[in-house]
Amino acid sequence: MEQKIKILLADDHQLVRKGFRALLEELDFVEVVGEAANGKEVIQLLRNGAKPNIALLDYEMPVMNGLDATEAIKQDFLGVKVIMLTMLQNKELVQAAVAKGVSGFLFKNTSLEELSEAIQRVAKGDNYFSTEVTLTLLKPTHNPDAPLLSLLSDREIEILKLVAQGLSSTEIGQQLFISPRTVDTHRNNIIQKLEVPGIAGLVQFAVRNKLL
Amino acid sequence: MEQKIKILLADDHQLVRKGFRALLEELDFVEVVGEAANGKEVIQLLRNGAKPNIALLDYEMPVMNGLDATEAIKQDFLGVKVIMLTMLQNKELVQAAVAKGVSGFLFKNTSLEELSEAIQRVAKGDNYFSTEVTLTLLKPTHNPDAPLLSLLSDREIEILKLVAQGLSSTEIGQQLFISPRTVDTHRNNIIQKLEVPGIAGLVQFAVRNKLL
DNA sequence: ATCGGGCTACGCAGATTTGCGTAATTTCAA
DNA sequence: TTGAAATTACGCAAATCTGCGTAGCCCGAT
Repeated sequence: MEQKIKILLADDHQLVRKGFRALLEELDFVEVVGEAANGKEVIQLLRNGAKPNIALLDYEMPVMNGLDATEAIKQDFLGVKVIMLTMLQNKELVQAAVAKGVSGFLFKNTSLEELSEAIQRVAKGDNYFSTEVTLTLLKPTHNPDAPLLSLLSDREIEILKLVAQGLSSTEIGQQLFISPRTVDTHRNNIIQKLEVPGIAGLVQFAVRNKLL
Repeated sequence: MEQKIKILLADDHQLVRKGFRALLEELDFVEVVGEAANGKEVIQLLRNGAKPNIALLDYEMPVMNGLDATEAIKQDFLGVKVIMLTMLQNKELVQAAVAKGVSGFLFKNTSLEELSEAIQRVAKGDNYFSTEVTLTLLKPTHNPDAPLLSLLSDREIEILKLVAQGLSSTEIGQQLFISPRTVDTHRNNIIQKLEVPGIAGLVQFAVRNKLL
C-alpha cells in the first residue's frame, strides 16, 4: 500500500455522513479528506484545493444533487473519480449517472465489504457497480399503460398491430377477410378505449407496448 | 471452508474446457465434478446423478446452447446454480439469461479473480455480474436509423414531433403560425425521406428515436 | 454570383379517417 | 337462460391525408 486513497464524502444528513466516515476510517487504506452537505459544497472544497481521489456522493441532496455535482466535477476536476450512492433503485438514475461519468454506483443498503471493494476498484481506474445495481438495470421498465392493454379484446389487439404497421382500413380488411368498415369500427373503439388522439396515438401505444 | 464447491464445466472447445479446468483447480475451494461439450451432455450428467453446486456454462455450444441448457436445468434441477460465460457482449443475451434464471454472468475475457469471486458469491446464493456485463447493459441500444434522422432539417424534426403527438396539419399550422398546407408539404417530405408508410411510420420513427 | 437546399405556400382529386349513428350474430359468464 | 361484451357490418357528412405539381424567398456554399 504505497498511499492511502483520499476520499471526499458528501451527504446532506449529518448523522449518515458521520456514520459513513466512521465506517471508512475502519478501512486502513482510505483517508477521508473532506465532508460536504451538498454538491455545491463539494465543488467549493475542490476549488479550495482539496485533492481527493474519489468523491463519494449521495444522490439526494439539497441545493445541488449528486448528478449535477458529478457533471460539475467532470467539467473542472477530471482526475476526481465519482462513486454515487443512493436509496433509489432507479434504472434511469443509474443510466444518467454513468452518462455523467461516475465510475461506481451503489445503493445505500450495500455491505461495507462492497463499499470497500468499490473504492479499491475505482481507485485503480476500474468501474464498479453493485449486484443490486445490475439487477435494477435488468428489471424490465415498468409499463404504465399495461392495464389499458387488457381493456382491448384479442381482435382489437390484432387490428391495433396492423394499424400501427401503417396499413389502411382497406388493406387490413383484405388481410383479415372482413369489411373495411368493420376495421373502422374496431379502430374507433380502440381509440375510444385508450383515449388517444387518432392513429398517432395508436401507434405510440403499440410501440410502447411492444406489439410490433 | 467446510466443503469444496462442486462445479460442472461445459464448453464445446476441448482446449478451452481443459484450460478452464486447470484454472479452476488452482482454486483450493473448488472441485470440478464433470465436463460437458454441450447442453445436452450437461443434462445427461445431471440425470446420471451428478450433483454440482454450480454449472459453468458457455453460451455458444452446438446441439444445445447455454441458454436452453439453463432452462432445462431450472426445470429439473433447481438446486444447481448457473453461471453463464460468453464471448458475446450482447445486452439481450444477458437479459434472456437472467430471465431463464442464471445466477451469474461473465464474459470470457474476465480475470481469474473475477471468476473466483463469481463462484464464491453464487455458491453463497448471491448473484454476480462482472463490471463488463453491467457496462454492456448500460450501453444504449444501437439505433439503426440514426443516419436517417440527420436527413431531416430542424423544421422537419419539429413537425415530426408534433405529428407524432397526434396533431393534425391544421393544429400544427396554428401552433407554428404557418399554413396547414405547408405542414402537409413538410410531412410529405419527411415521409419521402424516411420511406415510411404514412403517419403510422412517422410515429414509429419518432418513438424509436425518442423524439417525444 | 450563381446554385442548391430549406422553408414557405397553394391547387386539386381521390382515398382515408373521424365522429356520429344503428344493428345482427356469436360467445361466454352470471 | 338471460344479459353483457365481442365481433361483425353499414350509412353519411365533414375533416384530413395522400400524391401529384408549382413556385417564391432566403441563406450559405462554391
